[in-house]
Amino acid sequence: MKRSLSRETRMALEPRKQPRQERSSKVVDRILDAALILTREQGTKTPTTLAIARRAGLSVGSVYQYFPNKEAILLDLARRWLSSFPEVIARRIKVPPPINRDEFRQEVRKLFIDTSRIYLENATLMPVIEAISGNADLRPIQDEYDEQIIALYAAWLQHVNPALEDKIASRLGVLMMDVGHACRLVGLKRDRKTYDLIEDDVERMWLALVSPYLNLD
Amino acid sequence: MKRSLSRETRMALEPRKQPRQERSSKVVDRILDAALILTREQGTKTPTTLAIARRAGLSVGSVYQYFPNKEAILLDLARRWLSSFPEVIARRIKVPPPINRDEFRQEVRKLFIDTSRIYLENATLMPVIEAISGNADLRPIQDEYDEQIIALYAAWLQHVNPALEDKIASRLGVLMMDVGHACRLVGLKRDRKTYDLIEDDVERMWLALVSPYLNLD
DNA sequence: AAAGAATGCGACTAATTATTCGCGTTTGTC
DNA sequence: GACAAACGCGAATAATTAGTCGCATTCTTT
Repeated sequence: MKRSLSRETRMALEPRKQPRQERSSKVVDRILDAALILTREQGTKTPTTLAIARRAGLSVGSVYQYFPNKEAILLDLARRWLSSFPEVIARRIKVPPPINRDEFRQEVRKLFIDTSRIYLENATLMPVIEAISGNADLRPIQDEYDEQIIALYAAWLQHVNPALEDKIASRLGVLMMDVGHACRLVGLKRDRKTYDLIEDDVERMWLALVSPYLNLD
Repeated sequence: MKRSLSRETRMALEPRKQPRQERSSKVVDRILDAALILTREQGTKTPTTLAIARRAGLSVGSVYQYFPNKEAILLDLARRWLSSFPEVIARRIKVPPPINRDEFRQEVRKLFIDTSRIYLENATLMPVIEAISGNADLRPIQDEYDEQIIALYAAWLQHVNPALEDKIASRLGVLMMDVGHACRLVGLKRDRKTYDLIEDDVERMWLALVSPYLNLD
């Protein structure tokens, strides 16, 4: 076990090599699929390399052909999710800022709907996201993404209301992110109808959260 | 490592023996203190038995005199926290239900303040609570407590508005708990002033969440 | 079809860590 | 101060798992 080594080198999490032949890119897919299925089956616990290999019908050795370590597999699964947040929020900052209360509300609603879609589209990934949060090695990486997302939420708030202080914007940003995340995780574990009800709940809460600071009362 | 054994027997988590002599009850305290400090130092990662023993100035053997396994130590730390929630909510159900809008709001506020106090009083325990959430073995136990707390939040909602449907009450209960928890964890990691601001934020969100269902608009 | 590159394999290594057990030491009791 | 019970110790055990390496197989190219 060269555990300590990989910890020291601050983890290369990039794929180890690009697949050159067709069979091997199928192998990469099989590994990712297996990791996803196992993570979903086991709740929060991250699957072992052996379990992933067996589930994919491969040997451990093959797994390490394409991934430098176990963490890289989970991270690869999560990457699309992790990166779509910044994209979506950034897009909502590009539009011209609202000029009256009705438009304010509309902007909140749009951001709300866009972020909600990310959750719906990545519903099957949620166990992976939860597993990453619970994994001591991967947590810091997620935290970095979170920082970014918070900063973007804050930037959005200041886009909507340029007079908003940095400190307040960043506090509200954290809460928007965390409240949205917590509630939507609950929603995705229930049926679609309940998810939609919870979405309404979240929207009310978001509005209540930001209203005093965006003069929406 | 009799790991699988302890997993099979579905974990006896009770203290293994009561200290009979004075020195040993001090030892138990030292173990708990060490576990708390280490958990705080290491963020979410649960400390190893060896680390706990060393930090407490003891040998592993001594740790196992009083705790059947590692999990029991963390659970012992968290026990007061885990049990104070049900107590506090239950107490808020015992009072006569509100009869007008102003009293409704007052009741929300009281529950809000009481639950906030639990967080403030147990601020140092929060890393342990987070570690428990991230630990595959302890998570189920916390989930049981959570079920209980959700049921009590739901009961409180129906106490305040007896006409509220079970399903709605339980959905709102989950969200009250999760939103409160997520935001307060954020708050406790910041300074006291920010914590208070976040408390205001949470209160607004709680009110926005339940208002449509308690005729508070 | 032959060579060489890419891929696949899995026994093996080694790190980590939970838990036990038998023995020496301390404490309370008479 | 003698005896038993309680306590404390830590080397040893054993389970789990990440990651490696050299050999075997399959593919691509000519």
